[in-house]
Amino acid sequence: MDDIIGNTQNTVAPSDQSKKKRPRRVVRPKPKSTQVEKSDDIEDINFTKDETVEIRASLLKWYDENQRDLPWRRISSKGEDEEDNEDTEESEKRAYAVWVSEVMLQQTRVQTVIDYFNKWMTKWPTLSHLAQASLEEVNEMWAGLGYYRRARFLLEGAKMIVEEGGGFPKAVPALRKVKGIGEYTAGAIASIAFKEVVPVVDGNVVRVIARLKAVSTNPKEAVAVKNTWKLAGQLVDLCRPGDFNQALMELGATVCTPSSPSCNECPISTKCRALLLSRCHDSVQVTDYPMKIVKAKQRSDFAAVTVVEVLEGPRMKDEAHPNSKFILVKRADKGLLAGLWEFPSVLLDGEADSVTRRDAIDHYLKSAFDLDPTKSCDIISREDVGEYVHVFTHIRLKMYVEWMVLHVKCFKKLWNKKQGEDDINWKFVDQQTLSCMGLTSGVRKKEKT
DNA sequence: AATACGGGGTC
DNA sequence: GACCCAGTATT
Repeated sequence: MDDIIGNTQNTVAPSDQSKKKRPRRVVRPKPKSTQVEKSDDIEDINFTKDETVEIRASLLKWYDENQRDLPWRRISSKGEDEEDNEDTEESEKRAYAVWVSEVMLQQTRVQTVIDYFNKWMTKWPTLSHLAQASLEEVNEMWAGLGYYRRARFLLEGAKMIVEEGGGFPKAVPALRKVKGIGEYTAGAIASIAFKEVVPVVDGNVVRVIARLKAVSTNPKEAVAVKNTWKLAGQLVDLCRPGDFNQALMELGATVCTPSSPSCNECPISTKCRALLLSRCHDSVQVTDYPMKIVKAKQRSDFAAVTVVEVLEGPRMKDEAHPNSKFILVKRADKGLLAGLWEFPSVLLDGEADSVTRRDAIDHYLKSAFDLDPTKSCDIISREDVGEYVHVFTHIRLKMYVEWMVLHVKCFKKLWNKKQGEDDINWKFVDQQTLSCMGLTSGVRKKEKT
């Protein structure tokens, strides 16, 4: 059982490439120097058996001594190495915790996830608890974490697994069937929770492997991705796949970092080709790997936002209005920030002056709330409070914010309308409630009174 | 193969 | 301000 590394490609002959049709050795951007020898056909890159053995041992040893104490690592059982006598319930609980943590960790830093994970697990300690939650609850819990689709998938997945009654999926193909579980997350759950010998490839692994092998091609390209998975599959430890995978990622997160790696602290630096090259050539740096990717420029959006503060009682002159309420509107359940609550807002065509913005807002309030701010229907005040820029991955959103204070009798019809109906996509909330909905939090900060 | 999808740390 | 993160689904 010495080498189940699963491939014999270490000795692949150069001529082997000819069987692949893909146009290859096309121009590919290289970092700076061209006189450095490169492993330039990524499909031919492999770890030798010796490298594999040493990397596994060094990395696991390093991990045993240096791993961070993270909440989802505490769930995993200690002494159940004695085979499968662990009861199903315990195993399911661990898988659930790993699942939640892995989904939260998608594109999200460990530090950010910790608090959310603890809160989540307190509220929904097991799969069946989660399966009984509502989307509304789940969204609220997720507020501020980003990529809200993840929360919805988690909920839908929990319902699905519980309904099917077959227990938690254990193998990668079964896990992949669950919405929101992709190749990475499937590998993580299978290896960490169920000890399946499968690799994982995330941003950390891409970087570590690109450096180990000094791969200078675009890591996003399909061929490169495929090869990184292959290499990760060669490395993964057969006895402790979950620990090994976490070790590789943790190395990338704490030692082999994007911009200033601590190579002197790296347990596998002697196996690192990027480091070797950087020592031989002044023109090469470890951080040249992996190749930098140019990102698409984000588009610019503009929105007019209005904070509508509603007073029930008489206005108290120059005082805070502790009993006032605010209108919140629910976004569409598809697309950006799906199903989340925000202040009434309208998308604009572009930059807009104050008049144009108010026109847009007026029109919106009229159609959505049958409220006409142009008639002086007890509007107590209305003022521009500033401009805000919120940056998403792909959008730069400029918000023009105005603040409107008006009396409840401005829209009696709405006030009297029964809340809690399903089709309702807006609500009044008080100041307290407002503090738990994240997101357009930038706007909410304005309210300091 | 490219794009949609958040938010926050870090340099 | 740019980069990038324990990615996935959709186009």
